Amino acid sequence: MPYTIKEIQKIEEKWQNIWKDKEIFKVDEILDKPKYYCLEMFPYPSGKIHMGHVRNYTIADVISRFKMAQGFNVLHPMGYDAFGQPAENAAIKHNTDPSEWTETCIDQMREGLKRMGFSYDWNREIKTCDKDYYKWNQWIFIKMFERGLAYKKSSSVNWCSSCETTLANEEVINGGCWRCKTDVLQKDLDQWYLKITDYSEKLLEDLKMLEHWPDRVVSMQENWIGKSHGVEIYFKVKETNDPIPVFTTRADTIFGATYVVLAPEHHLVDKLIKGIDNEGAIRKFIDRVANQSKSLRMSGDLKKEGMFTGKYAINPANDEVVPIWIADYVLMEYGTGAIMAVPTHDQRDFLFAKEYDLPKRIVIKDSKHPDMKQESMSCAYEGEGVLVDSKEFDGLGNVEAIEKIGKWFEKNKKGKITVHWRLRDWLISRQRYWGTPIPMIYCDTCGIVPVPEDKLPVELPKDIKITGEGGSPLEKSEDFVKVKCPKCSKDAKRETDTMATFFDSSWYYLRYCSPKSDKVFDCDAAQYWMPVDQYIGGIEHAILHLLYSRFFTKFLKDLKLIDFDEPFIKLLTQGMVLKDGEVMSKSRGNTVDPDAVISKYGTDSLRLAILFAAPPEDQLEWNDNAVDGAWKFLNRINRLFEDRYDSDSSGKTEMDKEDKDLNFALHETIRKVTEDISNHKFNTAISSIMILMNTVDKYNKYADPNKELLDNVVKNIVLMLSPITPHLCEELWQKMNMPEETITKAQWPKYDEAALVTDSVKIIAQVNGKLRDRFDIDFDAKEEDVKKIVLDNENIRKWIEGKSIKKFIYIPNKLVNIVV
RNA sequence: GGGCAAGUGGUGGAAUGGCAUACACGUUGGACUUAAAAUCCAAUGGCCGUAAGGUCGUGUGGGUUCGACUCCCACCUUGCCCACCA
Repeated sequence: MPYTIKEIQKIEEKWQNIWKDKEIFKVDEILDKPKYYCLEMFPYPSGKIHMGHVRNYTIADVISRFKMAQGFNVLHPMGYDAFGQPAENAAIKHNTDPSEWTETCIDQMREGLKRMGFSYDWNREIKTCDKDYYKWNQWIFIKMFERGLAYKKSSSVNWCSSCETTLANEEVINGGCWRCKTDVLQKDLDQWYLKITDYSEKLLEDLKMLEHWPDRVVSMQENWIGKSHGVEIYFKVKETNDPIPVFTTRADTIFGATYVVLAPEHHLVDKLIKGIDNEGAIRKFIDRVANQSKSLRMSGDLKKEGMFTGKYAINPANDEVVPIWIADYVLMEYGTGAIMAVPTHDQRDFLFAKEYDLPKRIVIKDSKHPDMKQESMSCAYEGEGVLVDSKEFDGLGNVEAIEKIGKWFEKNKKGKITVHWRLRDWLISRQRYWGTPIPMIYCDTCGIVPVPEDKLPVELPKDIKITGEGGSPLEKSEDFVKVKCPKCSKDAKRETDTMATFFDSSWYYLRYCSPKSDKVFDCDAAQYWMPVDQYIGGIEHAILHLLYSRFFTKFLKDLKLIDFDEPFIKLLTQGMVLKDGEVMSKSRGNTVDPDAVISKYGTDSLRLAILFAAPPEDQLEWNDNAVDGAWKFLNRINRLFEDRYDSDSSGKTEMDKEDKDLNFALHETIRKVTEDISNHKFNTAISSIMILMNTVDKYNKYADPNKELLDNVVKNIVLMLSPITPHLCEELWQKMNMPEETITKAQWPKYDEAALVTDSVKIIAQVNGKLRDRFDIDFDAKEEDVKKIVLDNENIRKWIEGKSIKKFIYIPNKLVNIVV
């Protein structure tokens, strides 16, 4: 009898309770068992779980359960990235406490996760807003401070006027706030930074170790770190002798430099323009650029603007005198904030020179266009070639010249070979309430003093009304701000900024190893579980979260708390869930509520449908029909299970041809499903099981049934499906009276090599590459025997009659191809 | 502008040098039923053909190969990421 939805829901609830009561998924460090750490990116608790969570966590659950069945001691934890702005916004809107709002959301989310039947060790649940967690944020921060990796700097920061907070460079997307898309302004503030740039080289180098990461994530990180090799060349101001170092990756074009450009914010600008005729106009220009919102300044094809300073620079390569300009296309944040301009061989310089009628000089000749003239160029030539007009370097290939000229500069002390990075230090200060307080104290006598370890955590004060207006909310609590200096005991002030939440999520995977430890984490537990064997999450975290986590791991290794370099061995980035071609989101109003699907079809159907619909890395177009299909399939399994006793027991002692074929299909399926799940190809694993079931149906129709064999087939189907649809499989397993208390304790099936040995094999026959017939031949048959069979065949003769055979290709056990 | 990924039936997708469209959804027809649902059976890329069968066909154009959805070159389209990075 097919199940009703009520019965399915009862079954699902029953097994979820059994797993909980028997603590099936509770794990400890068992030294004589191989460990496996399966981790998914923990959610921000915004309320109910959505389809993206369902997909992410179902993939992780299948991997975890599969590894358990294969005999691994599997750590599979869950927690909440609970600090952050939405809680604060909700608090303002509903006039509540952010912690209350967050706890409510966490409870809702936990309930949703439990309903999915995921195999979490709930004893290890963590919330980053617990003081037992954020205490260790503060501890890590102080360790960084002690080693000079956390420092304070007054600087122009990205400021979102809508969220009233500073943003990291990484949080500025196309010049707008990553959250609300408001144009980001520049504002000067005293801010805490983490010196991630100290680890640039290691963060780049160790990417090579990450063979099991998607290529595109590795290349995104590479681009973000942005190492470029070049030469810093020391130009000088002719009038004052002030040095102007410029950075270039194209030292080969130095003899084509016809002017120098400074960023508007460059420190020399003030001195250069003081007292000159058009000083006022230049200052106006600089102000205008400074106030230009980043989104405008960065929007691609903006016309380059600049002004002449009236001063000149000396090119150290040939002592030539060139004009010094100020222009908006040179950025203070990169390189030295000054460039040498080579209009003939750099497109940006070319456009600028054209606009302001500056001179050009060709110094690289392209062999394909030997008569290239600087007067008639329509764009810069950025390709390879041979140097001309470059003194003793004439005739060199430009690639070779980059190295030789760099060395010449070093030898003559007119420059140095150097490296520049795109990666910048990480701004972590937030003028927000709902985050980890930065554990620092300002004392007029002692300066900046960290809170002593035994005084941690610095707890978030509760007496603050969050209004969302201006400045840091913590400043409003007098009890919080007023403090005695830990060194001299005089009156002092607390830091009122909180940490960016990316700090919280940069080490949570270590806390899971020993969530209740009274240290940052237990080193033995971390040593046992880490690194994470499989990490699963969205591509949107490809840069920030993963880079910061890698940075923290390297730092903690330097503290000698751990002894590995990389936290995540394998990474799977699952695709987004779409509806009608668009990403599912609340703002678009195209979400499908997992709860509604579960109420109609049950958890197992939802899990099966989402895995079968697409490979995990691909985008998934949501379709309600898919769950309907999954539901039908589960009932088909149940029917198959019940039907196997219907046939009369034949008391067979030996396997006949049909039995052997079915047995072959069974073992071939075990082989294929094991391989597919190992490679995260869940969709084809499921289709293989479907094919096996179709085979059983045919067998039941035509063959003299072998009850023992059928039992074995059904048992293995249930085992293979158990990571995917665990509830129904538990139910059937129990009905089969198997020895294990639950199917989670059963071993993953192994295929029998002997069952896969066949004496005959089907091959195809092609004539000129076109399929003409199929043959059953002996396994590993000799070429001459096959040739005879094929050439004697009527169907084949039809195609080769009267033509001469040029070639006879034979691929054993696969095909023959006759070329005529 | 740069980098990466992808493009296959009505739909989701399978095949990574060797039978294109597995598996599933949907659709159509049939069985069962008073009826419906469920279930079962059959058909399901285009064109020609009563059929057997033939022929074309994996974004476009070329190439390599006995053989190409798969490898190489060029182009088109879509998506994602980066973007005045010297």
